[in-house]
Amino acid sequence: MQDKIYAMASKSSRGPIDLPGFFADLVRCETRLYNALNDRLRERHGIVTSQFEFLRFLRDHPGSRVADLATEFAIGIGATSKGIDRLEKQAWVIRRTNPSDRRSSLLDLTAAGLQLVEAAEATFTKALAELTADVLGGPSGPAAAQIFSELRSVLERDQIGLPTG
Amino acid sequence: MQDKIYAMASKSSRGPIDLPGFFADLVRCETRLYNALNDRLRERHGIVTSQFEFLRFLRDHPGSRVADLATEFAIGIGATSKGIDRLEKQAWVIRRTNPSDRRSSLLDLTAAGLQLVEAAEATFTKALAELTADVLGGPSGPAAAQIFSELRSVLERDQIGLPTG
DNA sequence: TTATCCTGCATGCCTAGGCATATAGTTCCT
DNA sequence: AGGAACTATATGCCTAGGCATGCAGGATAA
Repeated sequence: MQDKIYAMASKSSRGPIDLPGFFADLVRCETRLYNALNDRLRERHGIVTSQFEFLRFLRDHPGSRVADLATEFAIGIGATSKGIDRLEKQAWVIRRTNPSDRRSSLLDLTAAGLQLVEAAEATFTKALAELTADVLGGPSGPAAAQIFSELRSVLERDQIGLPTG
Repeated sequence: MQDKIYAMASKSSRGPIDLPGFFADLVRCETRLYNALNDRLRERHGIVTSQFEFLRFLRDHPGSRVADLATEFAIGIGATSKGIDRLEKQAWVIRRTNPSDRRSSLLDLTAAGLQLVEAAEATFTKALAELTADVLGGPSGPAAAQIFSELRSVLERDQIGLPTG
């Protein structure tokens, strides 16, 4: 690239935020962090970030259904079902028939899945700290964290951005 | 979902940030916003957000090469080439042979492409404001914007999270 | 009960991106 | 000049997710 373009975005302005610029920065950060975390998790544990997130969710919410995961991650039911297929094929997750509604299954980690997620979490947390701590550990970090927590709550409350399937 | 899980993430704590929790909030917000923006742009202009971002980049950086786009968006060269193929097929973008290096092309918007991106930008900006202004327009908004601008600069400087291809 | 409607999810088809490779064009050395 | 080494990107194959559909199971009402 001949000339960097983030100079404009990093101007410190008063007045209302440049929302499109903020969103662009956000998406670029998310993409790059996700890619970098993928690399580390893949080389050390043979999984990618999305799989880590599934496993972590199931550790923290045992007995969830496919639809619960789909809502949490704002992806389609079909995609979620296929994602669970892949984890089940590796024997990290088991589907057990929901006794109170036999259309659905209750999902749980296996012992191997639990062990994996614990190991992967250490890698994940360490990598994330290395990648972001310098900036996010600064004085404005908590404010940013608070904002995204709130925004997430609002988006979930209003069911914004859920796919069809 | 039986019980919401973001209660934990929205605790206001002192001390260092819960980075994994922050990252999770970030990714959820990004996913949902991206999905919601996709919906609006698709129904009104027949494009999705990634295409809007390509077009906007080309408007703001005429004569870019494929590799420039790939770096900007932290995606692979191949994917970028295919993305440009699709925009070119719609006659929104033209490749003209780079006179100083005939391996590459210089990319530009057509008149139709320019018209499209201007219209789509209005939709995009309006939708983004509707979706986020309540939260991001608050007092902590500028701090958050500043943090992501800085984080982006650092990630780009260190070339974090670029795909292989 | 039983016919009808509703739900949860598994599956098929389609598209987009990652990675590997192929190829044309460029640079460097001699 | 001639060839080795490098570079930009187009292309093929593979995987993951979106959307539509199918079907088993559950809820509802007569």
